[in-house]
Amino acid sequence: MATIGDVAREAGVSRSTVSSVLTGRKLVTPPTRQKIEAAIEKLNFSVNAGARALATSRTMSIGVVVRFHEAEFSPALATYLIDLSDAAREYGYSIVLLTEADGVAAVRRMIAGRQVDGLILLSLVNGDPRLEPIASAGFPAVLIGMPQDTMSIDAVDLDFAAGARMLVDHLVDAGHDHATFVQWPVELYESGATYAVRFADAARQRAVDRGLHLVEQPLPVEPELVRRDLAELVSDPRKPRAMLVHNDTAAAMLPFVLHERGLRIPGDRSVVSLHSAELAQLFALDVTSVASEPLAVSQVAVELLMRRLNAPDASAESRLIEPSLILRGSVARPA
Amino acid sequence: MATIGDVAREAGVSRSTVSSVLTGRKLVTPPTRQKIEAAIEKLNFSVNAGARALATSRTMSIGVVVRFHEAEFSPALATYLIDLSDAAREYGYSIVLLTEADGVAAVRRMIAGRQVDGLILLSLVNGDPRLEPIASAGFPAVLIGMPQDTMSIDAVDLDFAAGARMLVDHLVDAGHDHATFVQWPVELYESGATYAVRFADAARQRAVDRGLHLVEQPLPVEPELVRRDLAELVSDPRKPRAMLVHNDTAAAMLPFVLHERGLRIPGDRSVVSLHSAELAQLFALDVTSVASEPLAVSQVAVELLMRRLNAPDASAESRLIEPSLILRGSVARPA
DNA sequence: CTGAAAGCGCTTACAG
DNA sequence: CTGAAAGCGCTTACAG
Repeated sequence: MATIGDVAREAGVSRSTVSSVLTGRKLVTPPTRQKIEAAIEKLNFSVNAGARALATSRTMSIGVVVRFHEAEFSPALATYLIDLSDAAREYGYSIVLLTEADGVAAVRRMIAGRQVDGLILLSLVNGDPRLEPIASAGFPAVLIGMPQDTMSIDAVDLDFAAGARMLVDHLVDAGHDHATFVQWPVELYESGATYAVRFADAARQRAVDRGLHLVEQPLPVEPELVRRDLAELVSDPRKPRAMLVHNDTAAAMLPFVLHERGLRIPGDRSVVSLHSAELAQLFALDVTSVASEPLAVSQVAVELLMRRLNAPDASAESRLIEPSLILRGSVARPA
Repeated sequence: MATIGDVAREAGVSRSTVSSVLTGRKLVTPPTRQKIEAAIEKLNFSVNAGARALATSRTMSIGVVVRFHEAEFSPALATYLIDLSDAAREYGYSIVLLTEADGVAAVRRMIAGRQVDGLILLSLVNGDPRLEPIASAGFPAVLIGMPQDTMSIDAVDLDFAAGARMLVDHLVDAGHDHATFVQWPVELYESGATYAVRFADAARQRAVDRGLHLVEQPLPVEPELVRRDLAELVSDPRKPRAMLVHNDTAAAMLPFVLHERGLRIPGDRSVVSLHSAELAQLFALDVTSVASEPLAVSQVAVELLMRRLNAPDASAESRLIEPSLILRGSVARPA
């Protein structure tokens, strides 16, 4: 409740001098500074964010636009939110959650009302309608996800294509020439979820290049059906011994399903996967996989936004985070 | 970028008249109102949140203080954040994420700086250090969780004690006189996580009252060890046939572990559980269980905070959400 | 190095 | 019903 005026009075200086030590934009003699700092401490003063925002026309907050896909694995979301918040705080920014169903409306509102200095968008799809208002207003924003057309908006994501290639290579290098590609529900690909599409496209291409025959197996949305389909899949002796998994629910269930049937990894099935870090930790998934790096992605997203805020006219940057392959011995040479 | 002055000029009225239609606190004649609304539309005007906050000393935002326990299941967190954000938006409020490791510091900062109108705290433990600064400042806040001592702060949570009693009753009513109580890691109880403690205390008490012998089985934090312990548990013929589960990782793994051993629910094991809604959905858990109601809890939390903001001196309210038992036929009479 | 003054974009009594 | 004026708590040129 104390204001800058109270602090100034307590310290026996003017309000602008207090402001100088607050912003750090002007040099203040050490004794004066100390008096002011003591007064701040004594009055338990903290600057009023709204007033500062009004004076500087910077809100020091970032809007994070979340939106839901039925078919998506949401636990990863919590991780991104926390990591973004932590990264933003490093720069003195806080995160405002924008969760309304109509993400486009939220984006428009933020741009018109300047309630945030910039936006970070999650759950991107190709042709995402949220991009247009951002692009045409030139509003500072960063995409987490890599749509085919970023409309000159900064973007960052894990390099899902590189990840797919690593996993394909790993299977091929071990001598496999057939593999089941366990996929997300078709709805996710149809929605244009960028990570799913990029992974799948790269996996197919690499498989062709390396002579791996890929049997595509999209899975249903409903978990109980996922389980059923996986069970059928591993029970069918005509199916390949190698499995390339890009589907979090399937990744979590597969070890159980295999174990149920008395099948061992890697003795009976060679498995590689790309799944969310959150899931991996929760279920101690121990297959060779590409790490999803939510922290790195979040940090780069915030960095890119900070750069944009300081240089509104810089040319757009798209950054792919190099994935790394975590070897866990889940791939064996085919018999 | 348009200001209230631009709108006033465009509409040919004064700024205060524009403000009147913006706030809705004064009657404006329909023709004037329409002129103003047209101008707002034309200029794509939206009120500057910071300026309004400064003038009204209301920020229209709520801080949500999240903190992490190693042993906790975080997917539920995303659900709460989304549900809180949606509920807050109904009242025109937005959610600011406060994730720093030192929750107490975050709370103090918010109280001193008035960056938010109120706080909602998640992941509460008994003796939570975040309560003291709130209580002594009389700052509007709501706890999601029910510590033994709420320090006269409004609080809401699922009635975990009632949930535990329902589950115990359900086993007893089916004729069971022994049950394994599959628990969270001991660390969680030791940290004082209020939901874990309340559930366990009530389960024990009800078991005594109804003559159910409860064999307590706390599980490790690490998922792979959880799986190992569960496997041992269900393989041991001396263990009870009935299982009362309060541990999300275990709830997710148990069906697989049982299936692995050729054990059926409810033929071989009767299972009841209280686990997060998020988990239930993700893994299609189909055991009789108490629903965790994150949406209801979030909505009441926001309601309580709104009430508090409008009546700062009202006496504190603690609200328990009545749980409901979802019957899924996972309990049979013992042979 | 420090201070007086203007201004950021709103709202809210208070006159008219 | 409408408008002029003051004020919310800051920051920032600009003087001194």
